Amino acid sequence: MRYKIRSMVGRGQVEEQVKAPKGRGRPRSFDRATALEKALMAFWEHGYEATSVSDLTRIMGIGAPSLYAAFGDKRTLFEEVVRVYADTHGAFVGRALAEEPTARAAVERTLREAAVAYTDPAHPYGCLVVHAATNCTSPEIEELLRERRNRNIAALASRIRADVAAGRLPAGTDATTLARHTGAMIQGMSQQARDGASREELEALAEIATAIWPRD
Amino acid sequence: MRYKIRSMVGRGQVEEQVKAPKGRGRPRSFDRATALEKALMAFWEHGYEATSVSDLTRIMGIGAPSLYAAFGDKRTLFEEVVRVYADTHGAFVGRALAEEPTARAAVERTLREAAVAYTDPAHPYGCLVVHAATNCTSPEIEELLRERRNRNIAALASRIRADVAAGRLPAGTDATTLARHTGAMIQGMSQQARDGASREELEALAEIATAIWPRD
DNA sequence: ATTTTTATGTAACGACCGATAGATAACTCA
DNA sequence: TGAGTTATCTATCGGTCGTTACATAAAAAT
Repeated sequence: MRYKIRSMVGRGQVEEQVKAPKGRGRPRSFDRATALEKALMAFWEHGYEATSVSDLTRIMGIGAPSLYAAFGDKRTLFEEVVRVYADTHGAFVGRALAEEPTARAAVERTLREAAVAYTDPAHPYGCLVVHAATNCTSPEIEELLRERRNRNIAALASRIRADVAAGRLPAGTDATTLARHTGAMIQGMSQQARDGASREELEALAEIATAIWPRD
Repeated sequence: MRYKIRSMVGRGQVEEQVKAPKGRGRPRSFDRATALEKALMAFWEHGYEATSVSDLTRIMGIGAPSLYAAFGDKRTLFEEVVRVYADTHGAFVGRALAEEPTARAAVERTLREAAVAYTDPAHPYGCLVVHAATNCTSPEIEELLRERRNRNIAALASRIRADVAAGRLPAGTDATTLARHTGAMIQGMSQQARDGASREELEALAEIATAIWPRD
């Protein structure tokens, strides 16, 4: 067990580095958060299995023992990467859900922002949670992201149900299907981005996708 | 270079096996088509990279030299698997496109049949072309399926454009986006199936997805 | 019956996988 | 200064990857 350093990124102010908890032995020669971000990019682009430990050590600029000391094994590193991704690059979904007044507005904004995020040339295309653990030798890793995907859809469904209960959507509205449709659109858009679709094309997709919502 | 046996399946009548071209040496001790189908299932379930050659030899019930003699290397085997898949399990898209009178009807039928096919317990869930080559070490394999996906969308787009030209769809219809939307839905449904969605859930998805088509 | 051709089984190849042992370096604390 | 602690470097571990050499087996051709 190894002490946690706050890997908070883009989460309010940066609160200028607690100078590392002044440990006792030889100080780490690399910035942990920076190395973690490099690992994130690698996993994002190539997925869990296709990113080897030697890929990681090369990209992160550290030796294998340093990686294992700082992050545990490959699987633990990946789990941390997924957590960081969800709190940063993948946070726009939860933000829309929390900030928009209606489920419909939240979904529209989510799809619109997904079109931008998934085609941003500053990082790999598409969504890490959607793509980084398909065709995996270890079922636990696959399950890790599958649960995250299904949890997102479930959260969206309950948000929609709340709107139905509040009369903001027609009484007969199928919240589950509507939520699943949004999930499918996000996954489809992510794949399209990986297959070369442009931001404009995904935005057009996002726009017509909301036509399925019940007329109010 | 190795002679081709017609691996046509479900393509009109079966025309009862040409008895194998009566080769000269020791006859093959296994049925090539059967072994190929086993390989197809394995690749379908686990993807290209996560299916090792020793997995394949075990599942196909043959030794490695037999596999290499009959199918070339792993990559060539996969390419043949993809071709067989497209002509059989994945043929329903092209069938709908060829048989239905309008693009809209073709898409509706495609999505409806995808809901059934992607959750059929007789084989792995989802679509091989969508999932079997994500997170791949070799870019060529990824490209192989990516091209197939984009080709399908392009074919659909041109079908839609034909309907627009024939006045079966409004003049301003964005055929490209409509086609891409169908592609995204198929990919999303495939992922949903892999994530545990039921046939009924995917059918509900397919039904509401067609609401985006222009009212005629 | 011998030769030729093709397939099969055994066993191994080099390359890479994830992970670690052991020696050494760089820091804090007494 | 020395003892204790932690990180890094080099080198390597056993395992698996895709692939193939080699000897043998089973058929057709001569």
